[in-house]
Amino acid sequence: MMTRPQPASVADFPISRFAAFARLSADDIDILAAAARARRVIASRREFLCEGAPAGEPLIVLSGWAYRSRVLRDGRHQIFGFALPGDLLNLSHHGNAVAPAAVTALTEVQVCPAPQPVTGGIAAAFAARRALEEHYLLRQIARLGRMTARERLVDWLLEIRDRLAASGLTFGDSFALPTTQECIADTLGLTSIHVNRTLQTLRREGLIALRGGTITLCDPERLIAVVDHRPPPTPFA
Amino acid sequence: MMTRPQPASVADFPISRFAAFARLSADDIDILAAAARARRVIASRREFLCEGAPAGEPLIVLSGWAYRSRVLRDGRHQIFGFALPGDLLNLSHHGNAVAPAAVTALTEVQVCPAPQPVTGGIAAAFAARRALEEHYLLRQIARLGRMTARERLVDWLLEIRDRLAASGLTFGDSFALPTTQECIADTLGLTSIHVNRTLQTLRREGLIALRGGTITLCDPERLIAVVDHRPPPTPFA
DNA sequence: CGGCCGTTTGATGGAACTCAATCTACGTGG
DNA sequence: CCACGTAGATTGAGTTCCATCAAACGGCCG
Repeated sequence: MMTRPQPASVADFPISRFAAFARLSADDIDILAAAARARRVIASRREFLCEGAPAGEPLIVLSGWAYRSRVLRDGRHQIFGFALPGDLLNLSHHGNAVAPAAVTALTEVQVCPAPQPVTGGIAAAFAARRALEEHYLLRQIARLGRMTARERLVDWLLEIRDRLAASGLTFGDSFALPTTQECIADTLGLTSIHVNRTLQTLRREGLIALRGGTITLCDPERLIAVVDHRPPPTPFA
Repeated sequence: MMTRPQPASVADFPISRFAAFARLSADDIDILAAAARARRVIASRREFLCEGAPAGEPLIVLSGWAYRSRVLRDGRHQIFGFALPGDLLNLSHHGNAVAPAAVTALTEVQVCPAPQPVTGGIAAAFAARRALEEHYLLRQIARLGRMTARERLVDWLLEIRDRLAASGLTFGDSFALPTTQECIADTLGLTSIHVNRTLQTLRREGLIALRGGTITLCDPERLIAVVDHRPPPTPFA
């Protein structure tokens, strides 16, 4: 269980991305790096946090994609958002918290418990992440409430690109997209059939290219023009 | 500015509703009651927090309705949720926070700054409120993404009823509903015309009654059957 | 009284859903 | 190596829910 302490490196990118949201001391970074050594691997497709169950401690996602979702009585399924490397889960943890949504691993996922107690720079980073988390939920509401299928898709793709880029997980305008079309549909409040047709249209227009789990945003300018895209709030604006 | 200290009373219901989310000591309640004396009155229709502006300190809503919203480039309008008496605003406040949404007074609103620093039982209450706030955002996402107009309306009415009831602001199954139908439409991702027709249907079915800004849920049982309604998470379950 | 805001009603159109079937890629076991 | 099964992507036809456009109605206030 105990491994020999290694020099903490900001090159451990999910940690560094998390860390990017506050000015962390060398000690803070050591604490995070130490926490990351206690990583746990979760198999793809596994629902590892259940809605209504006592929410556990806060977790840092080190690699992979997970999603938060809820299922309605009759089987309708809504995905609230994704947790990408550097994101936190169970962020609103407190005394008698129960999980407000299920969390499922979309790919294989590595997580580690966030260091306890939360103090100093790490507390500041927590607060900043909480605010960012809220920003994404509000954006999701605006997408679902007031955008067309085409706009929802483009806005969502731009959000994912920006978030992955912050962890160094993009390659130019390309990035891995491990979601099925049905998964995208459950996120955007559409049917998988309509997601398919909308993606086809974007492809035919030369706005995106899709091959083997990798998407390329061929024309970011025109994509941004499709929606009211604002860059996410930067930590030290 | 300074008023003579009065004995703190839990009968000051918005404070007591806020307080209901953690076990507060007598001192905590005194602190809250003192904070409530510095109340500020905001006129109806006034946008008193602007999206993108530096978010101020956390505020407690003492009376009235406010809503958080965002406007898209082309004028489309989305309301994220309402702040009712006992709710908090600017809850995800931190160092360099900017407001992720505008906040507008729907009715005349009274707010007071939350006591600083946030410690002890009040900190616990803050954490619980944050979790509840997240719960409402997730519910709003599920409504917009996966419910029909009828379901959205009923689910939203039930949510508002429960929240007002927690502050003692309901009278049996009736409560004041100061929103215009357009406001409801902007909340539920519909047009005001369709909100109107859907309300008419619910009326004709004897499920609700609407008179002079007051709504009555005539048949809560059948309303609950319309949607997958779960009671909100209780503080000390 | 007249203008305004919000509600109500009607007619029409379109975006997205449903149902149904085919196609492809991929893994698995005979 | 090929038959088979499955998961996901794709395409087509028909339908529904909700938006749009247009107009009338009611209450309220200056």
